[in-house]
Amino acid sequence: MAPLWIDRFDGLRGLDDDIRALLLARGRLVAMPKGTVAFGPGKRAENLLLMLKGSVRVQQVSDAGREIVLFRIQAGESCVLTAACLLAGQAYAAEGIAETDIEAVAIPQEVFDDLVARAPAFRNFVFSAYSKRMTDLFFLIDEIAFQRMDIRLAQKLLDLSQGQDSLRITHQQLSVELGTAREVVSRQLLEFQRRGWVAQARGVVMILDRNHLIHLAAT
Amino acid sequence: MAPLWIDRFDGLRGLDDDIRALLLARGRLVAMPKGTVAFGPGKRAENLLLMLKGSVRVQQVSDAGREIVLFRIQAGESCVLTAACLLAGQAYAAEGIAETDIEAVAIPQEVFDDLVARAPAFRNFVFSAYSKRMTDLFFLIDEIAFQRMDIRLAQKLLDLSQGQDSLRITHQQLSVELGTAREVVSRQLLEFQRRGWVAQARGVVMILDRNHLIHLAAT
DNA sequence: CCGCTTTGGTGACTTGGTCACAGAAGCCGC
DNA sequence: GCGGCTTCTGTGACCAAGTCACCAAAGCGG
Repeated sequence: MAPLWIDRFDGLRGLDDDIRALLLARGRLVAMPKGTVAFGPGKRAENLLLMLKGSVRVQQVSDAGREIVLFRIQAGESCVLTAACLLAGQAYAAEGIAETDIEAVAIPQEVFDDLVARAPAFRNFVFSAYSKRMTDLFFLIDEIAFQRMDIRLAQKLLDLSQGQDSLRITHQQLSVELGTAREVVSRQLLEFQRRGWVAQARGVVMILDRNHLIHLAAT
Repeated sequence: MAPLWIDRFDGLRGLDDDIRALLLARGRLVAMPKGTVAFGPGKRAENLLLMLKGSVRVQQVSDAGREIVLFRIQAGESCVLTAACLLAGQAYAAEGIAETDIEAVAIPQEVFDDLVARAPAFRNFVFSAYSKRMTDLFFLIDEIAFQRMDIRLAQKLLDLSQGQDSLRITHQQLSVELGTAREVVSRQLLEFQRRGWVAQARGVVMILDRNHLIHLAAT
């Protein structure tokens, strides 16, 4: 933590010195192991989280027990969702799960409030993050409502693979990513396999022909 | 406008006198006829809108030309979407259409910023509105991804009817509300009709058996 | 009244989701 | 290594929803 964590956030770099000092003084470093439920229904949040390392998967669990991934909070991003529920005192409808070991800085509610009041740059940081999440959600809604599964699966594989050729994930996990049923994922992957675009092993998908996947994803 | 418009907003009533004065002085009353596109892709927004009368339908238009209704802004609510994009300078991904003649108060960006900085109650108002929209969107995603069409249609009919027995809406418009195809709506309504729950005329759906619809919607 | 547009109805077909179940792959204790 | 678990994947049958092509009826404007 010796190198200032504040500088890892694009939106926080321009803050005045006194504001930076306040953040550094009051922000509390927290670490959680992979798999921790960082927040969720029932857990009252009292902090704004700024992610330093790792990523948190935010997903919705429906009454019927079905799940869908809404978005991820990556290092360098903030959990504005928390921020709003924090100020509004509203219950979460989604849960956040650490996908890796994570480190974050927790900003207590009163400090957050104070910063929003005093630092225009911090305000901008918060509202930008909000705006981005909103537009991401709009895009997600569009995809779920109108896009074909094969295209969405190809996109998701490319997205999750991060350029790697091999991807450790089960069909079940992919179905949660896409908000569909496991069988649907299995069938689509089998079709991709028949076409020679991917190969599979238990819990692993290997990308053999990235170009064809990209082509399908762009349809 | 003589009776103070500020008092129509739950979240604004508690403001200090100087803040109220600022809002009243700088807020500009705007009116638009039914059908106006209040905001949308390409239209740069420079105001926070506080709705006084009427309602605005916010919908997403996909590349393929398909549409889906995301939510509505009713009288007494604010368009926080605008607020964020305003501060973040991000382009809209959705458009807002006046469903009735509307009246609103437009708060210029710099006044909005100033208020967020100075008035804790205003901050709370803004973040609450944000939080509500977010959770609404989560709920919508859940519905689109996992809920059956017949149930969603029943819910939508009850929702739009506002207690009235007759509802002026076409199948096409209902399909946009639900993000599905017109044929699907037609078939479902026909089924409701066969069961004696609704009757139809061109551009009109009449609710004959509200109880059965409620029962289905609650499934 | 006539032609045009909007709205709604319909059948055939494809895609996606559900259900039930089976087989294969890893894991663990012994 | 060997049963006995659990987890993961494959599959067929079936139902729900979306797509496509087209038609018919209802309003509308002249």
